Amino acid sequence: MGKFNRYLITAALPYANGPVHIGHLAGCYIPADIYVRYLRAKKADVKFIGGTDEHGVPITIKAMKENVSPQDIVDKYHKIISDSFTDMGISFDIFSRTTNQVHHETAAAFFKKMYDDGLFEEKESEQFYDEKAKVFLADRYIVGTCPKCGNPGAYGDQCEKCGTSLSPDELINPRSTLSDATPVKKVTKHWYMPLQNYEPFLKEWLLEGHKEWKNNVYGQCKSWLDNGLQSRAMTRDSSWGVKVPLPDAEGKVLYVWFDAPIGYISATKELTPDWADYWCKDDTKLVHFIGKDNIVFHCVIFPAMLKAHGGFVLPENVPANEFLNIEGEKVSTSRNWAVWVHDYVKDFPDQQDVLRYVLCSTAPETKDNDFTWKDFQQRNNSELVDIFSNFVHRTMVLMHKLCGGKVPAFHQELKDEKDDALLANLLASRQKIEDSLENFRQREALAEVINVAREGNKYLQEKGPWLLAKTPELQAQHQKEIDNCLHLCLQLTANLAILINPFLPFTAKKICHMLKVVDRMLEWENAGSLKLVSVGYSLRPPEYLFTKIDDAKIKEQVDKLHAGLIKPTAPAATPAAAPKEEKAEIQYDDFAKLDLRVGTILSAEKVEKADKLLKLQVDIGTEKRTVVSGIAAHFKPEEIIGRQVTLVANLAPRKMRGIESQGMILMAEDATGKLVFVNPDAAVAPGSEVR
RNA sequence: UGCGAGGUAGAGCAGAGGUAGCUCGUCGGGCUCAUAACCCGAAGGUCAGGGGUUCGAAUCCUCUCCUCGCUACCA
Repeated sequence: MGKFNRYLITAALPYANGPVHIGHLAGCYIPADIYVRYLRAKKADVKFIGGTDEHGVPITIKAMKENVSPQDIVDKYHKIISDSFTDMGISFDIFSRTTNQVHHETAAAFFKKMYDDGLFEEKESEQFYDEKAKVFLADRYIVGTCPKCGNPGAYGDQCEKCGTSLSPDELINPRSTLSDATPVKKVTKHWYMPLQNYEPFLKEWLLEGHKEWKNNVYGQCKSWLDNGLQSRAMTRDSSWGVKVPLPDAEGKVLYVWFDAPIGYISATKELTPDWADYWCKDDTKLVHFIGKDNIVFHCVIFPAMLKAHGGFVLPENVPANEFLNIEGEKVSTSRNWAVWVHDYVKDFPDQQDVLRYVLCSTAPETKDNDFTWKDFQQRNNSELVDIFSNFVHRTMVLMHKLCGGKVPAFHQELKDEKDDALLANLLASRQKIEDSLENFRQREALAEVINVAREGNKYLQEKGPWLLAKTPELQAQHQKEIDNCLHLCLQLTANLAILINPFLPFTAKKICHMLKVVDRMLEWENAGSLKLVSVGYSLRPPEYLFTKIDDAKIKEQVDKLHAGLIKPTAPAATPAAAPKEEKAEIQYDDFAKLDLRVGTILSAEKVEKADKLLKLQVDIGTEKRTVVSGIAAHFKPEEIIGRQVTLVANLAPRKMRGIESQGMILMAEDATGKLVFVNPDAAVAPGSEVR
């Protein structure tokens, strides 16, 4: 670790227009957390910085569409995101937000210093403008007919049907996605950063100085620098963001990619008055954890900004991960093809470490990887349960059975080569784990920890203390050998807690509890010690660190994933309702008025001229009902045929779009606005009553 | 389109000139303190594909295919 006396670790600021999913965790937050926990265990001076990125056009547009303020949007998602991280044990020293006062001041001052130093170019250009919504439009927010293939839904930057990249000028019949207005061109002024001026510096610092960076990161940066940089606008026309701190800049804000990385600095300021030690002293090691989509901003643009401003350290490494797919398909938030962290925490309570384990061992360190629930189950059952947890458990059980529940003594005179080998292997593993962690090969490091448990199992097996205790006479004769074996197994268990701690902190704590040791034992310097638990100390009864996950639980998750999928043809989901107030108390008689029946969907079709409505035929045993249901945004007609649903059968008929709806289907809606059917747990006869 | 990264057993990875290996899974056997660990054995790969260099190529050169990212206004 050598020349660095303190560490500043950042994890990409998630954009506050949606919750976080497991791809975010695998790509960025878990790797960062593992690294940070390792450094803390080494008693390094380290600060772990995070927060939400809350500016930018997509948030204003989401707000406009949901008819709320941008602040409402970011408040809502900051909370959801922040809770998800807390629940998963992502141990930020601060989790801030870019709408904070400190950040606005810091970002504005950063810009102003660069402005005063004459580092910006002022340029005027023509941009498309929506006169109805009174906003400038990014290419993406202009749609029209593709000149190549005639697709009427082509975007201003690209036609997704034929793949042609376009400019808004080429679109036939262009309109704004925000208001349907025809965009007009309007002149606007912005401040540009001439990145080309920093090319020599970047080439030397990065291409010459950081050849050790990961292939994917280095190659991408080299490509940018080889192709030459250009001036890039650092401001935007918007009312939402950090105001440009200049007199003639009404309606201008800092470009989010300018302000967001400065958020790391602001958050550090907020965290500690010593923030400048971490940002300005050469003996600080700054490491940015990000996903691969962010490489250029963290490796080229932000370092150029830091250099331009002056006085800041530059990142020492940017170990960007690739992407995690889910069940063979890219994560898509708009199609809801994702495993949301807040859902996982609810569905798998107290099993954060299982997800941490799986996401680390299948982390996309060198290429995109695939997350499957089957793999999740298998890794839990055969690695965490069978190897890791089982070693700890059998050690504890045997200690209670054969050593009276106390840590047995170690009798030096009986030490053999197997005992020596166990220690030698432990020390070698510790070294390997350190090397791997310091070089950002976390999969390898974690596999080595499991390997230590495997060695433990092997050792226990070879010693076979249970064989030495077949009869009371035998046991009395061999008690010292039994003691030695279990003494070492217990010390190894304590070592496992230390080694697994950066990866699975909840598990490390559980082991400490069982062994009745304090959390300070987890300090890294204790790894390899055989004096972690004291002889004669009585320990707690064994408990399972992990338990098997059965097929049904896995199927549930796979079904949930598919059920939640929104087909691309469907319009975006309706805005999520705020958690509803509890309704007033009712009497049983009120409830008894409802006639709830289980039915089976026989057919389903879209209702003409209605985005959200499906017309369903539902078999409720005695008759077939026509029901109009507002679920078209969530389900394709063909995928719900044959499903069982719960129907309010005695609701007064009502006409919608000219069709009489004879009942209502019960749906559950979560915080993100996603709908799922309320179903019987197992299939029952159509018409069964629900009480 | 251009550029970058990647493509090795069912899954996750290692190997960077000497004839393919590790972990998990699968199958068979032994053993059993334990949520079936550990031991022994087996099956499973034209190393994305074609061409070339070489005594010898997963590895070097070349072309092609596939996946993902970037391509500067999608945060």
